[in-house]
Amino acid sequence: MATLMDVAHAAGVSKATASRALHRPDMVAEGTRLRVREAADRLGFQLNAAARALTTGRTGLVGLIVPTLSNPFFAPLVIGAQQAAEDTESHLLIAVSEYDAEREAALADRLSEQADGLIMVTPVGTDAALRERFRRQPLVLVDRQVGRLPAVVADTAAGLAELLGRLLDLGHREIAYVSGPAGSWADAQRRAALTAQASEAGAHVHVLGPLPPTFDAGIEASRSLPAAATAVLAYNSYLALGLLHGLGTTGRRVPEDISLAAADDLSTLGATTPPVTALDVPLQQVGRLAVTRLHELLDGQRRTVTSRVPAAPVLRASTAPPRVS
Amino acid sequence: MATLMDVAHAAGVSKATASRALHRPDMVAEGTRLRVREAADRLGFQLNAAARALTTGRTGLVGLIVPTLSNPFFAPLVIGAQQAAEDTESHLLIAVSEYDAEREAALADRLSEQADGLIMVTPVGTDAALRERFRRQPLVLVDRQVGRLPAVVADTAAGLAELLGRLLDLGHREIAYVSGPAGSWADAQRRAALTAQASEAGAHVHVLGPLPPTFDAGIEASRSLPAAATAVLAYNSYLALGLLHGLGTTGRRVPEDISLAAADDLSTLGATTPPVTALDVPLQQVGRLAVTRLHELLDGQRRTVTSRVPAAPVLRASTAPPRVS
DNA sequence: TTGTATGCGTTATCAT
DNA sequence: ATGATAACGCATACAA
Repeated sequence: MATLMDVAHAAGVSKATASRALHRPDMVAEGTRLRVREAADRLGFQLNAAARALTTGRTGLVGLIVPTLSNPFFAPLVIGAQQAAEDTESHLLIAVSEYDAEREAALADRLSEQADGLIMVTPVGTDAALRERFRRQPLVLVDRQVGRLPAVVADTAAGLAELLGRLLDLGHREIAYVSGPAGSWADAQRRAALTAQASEAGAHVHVLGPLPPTFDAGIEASRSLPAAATAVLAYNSYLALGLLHGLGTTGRRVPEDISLAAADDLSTLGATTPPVTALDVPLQQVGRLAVTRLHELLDGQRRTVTSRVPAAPVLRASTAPPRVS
Repeated sequence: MATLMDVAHAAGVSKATASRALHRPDMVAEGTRLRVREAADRLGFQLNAAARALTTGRTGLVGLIVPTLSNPFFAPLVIGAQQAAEDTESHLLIAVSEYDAEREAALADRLSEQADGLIMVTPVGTDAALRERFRRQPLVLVDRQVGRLPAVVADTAAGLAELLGRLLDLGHREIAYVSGPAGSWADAQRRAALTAQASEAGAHVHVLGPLPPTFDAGIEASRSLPAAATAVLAYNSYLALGLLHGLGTTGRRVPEDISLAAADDLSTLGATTPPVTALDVPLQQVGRLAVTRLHELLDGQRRTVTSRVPAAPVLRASTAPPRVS
């Protein structure tokens, strides 16, 4: 592989000039810039990332830790992060924690050796550990808020509140919320938002769970819904699909007998019978923003704020006025 | 951050000895090894990856390019690759090509600057381009064979043939195959394997498509199945789910009126009504193997062979003998 | 505008 | 078994 030295030689300039011609175009005469560029192209020159990293102290690598990839929910997050990384000439170093706090910590330790900073979507695990980690390295949290640590969160709580509002408008007063994994930060936010708003409106939210966010758990949940409930909100699409399935097998029709909605929107929700009302969570934007925030952090712009990205309800056929009984 | 020099100083030895104490335990006296280790721990020393890469010529990074993450099908691949990477002290640099050959090439170029080698799962794109890339950098292909390039493939063609065998045993003679994306290497393999085996058994395979591997396309396909077909095989789970749905709405019962099976096995296939017979593709193992192969390549062990991982049918309630009419 | 020289943190070579 | 020292390839402070 050709080195900068080779390029400099071929162009008849010094290493320093060659380096500047490539990275500081305005610090060099137009003519030499062209000659260097030409030589670089001709030799197929590629900058040695390691050497560059050694001098600049930047690797150009962004560490991203997600709990799972088995849930397509996270795909847009990765896509968005990748887009932002491309825009900033950096790359994504990905690791999957499998919802295991210990494993997550180990991965974070290992990634941080190579990456300039970390983006973690870590629904479980303690606040203290994250605080401690932030002390040691640039860190942006996703879908979780810990004190004033930099974070990007999709505001599903607010979105879900809006969704609840629609249900209240339709006339529902007894609503079940099938909650997600134990200890989930996002889930706690949603429960709080829902119960607060319901009591304000003279309605009541029955909380089921915590439950694993799976299809099977949804089926189970469909059997233990409070009899009074005329609508049910699910923590995620899998639970919603399970609920839909479970309700179907026990002869309860959606939405005639009971309305159904989910707090995230996997594409399959639009293709079921009936299509399921859901919350559109702009995770791609969240991913982009997280990378942007991280770079701000690295550049010393101390924007340790939480960015909120709004989530909006997508109304489909699974929600309707309650049965008048 | 403490450097190796600091550690050496603290332990009262030279840089060289400190380095050896950490990486070549057998080249150093037991006593000094302990002192160095202790000093390193005390100072919270972390090896600078860039400096190490600069001298060794190895970054310890493995580039992985996948077509999408929206299909959970690929999740186990990433998990497996990550496991193997952990075992070899390396990391995963991931990029998503979105099934776009041009984008894929650009990503590969960018990743290759930082990674020691690439693992590409690239169902589309030309053989020539891959050959050319392999000339320039260590490369392992996944689920695709190009000449003698190193590759790891899940043998879905053979698995599907086995599945077809079961259907033939059940008495089916007219079988529809709903094929996947145009230009897919794996799909071509499967069509060939199916038609060959069918004609040998005096049966007939009707090929539909190519189709995008989506739920919606599956619904569409359910409307254009040949009337004679008593069983249908789908390129993937999404098509199968769409078919199941589409058949249901048009009043055809599975498996009484028609049998259904898929050539991959997303977990939801086990939870539908009826559960759908499918091919279990051990993608996690494929991921592990791909990383292993890449490391062999990097270590100069020229094992440019194709590794095949068998895929086995999982029989569920969606397949049954054909209706006697 | 351009060149010279130094340092980044590590591994490897060659002595001792 | 250990130490001195030379690379590795690049960016940058300083000189010219």
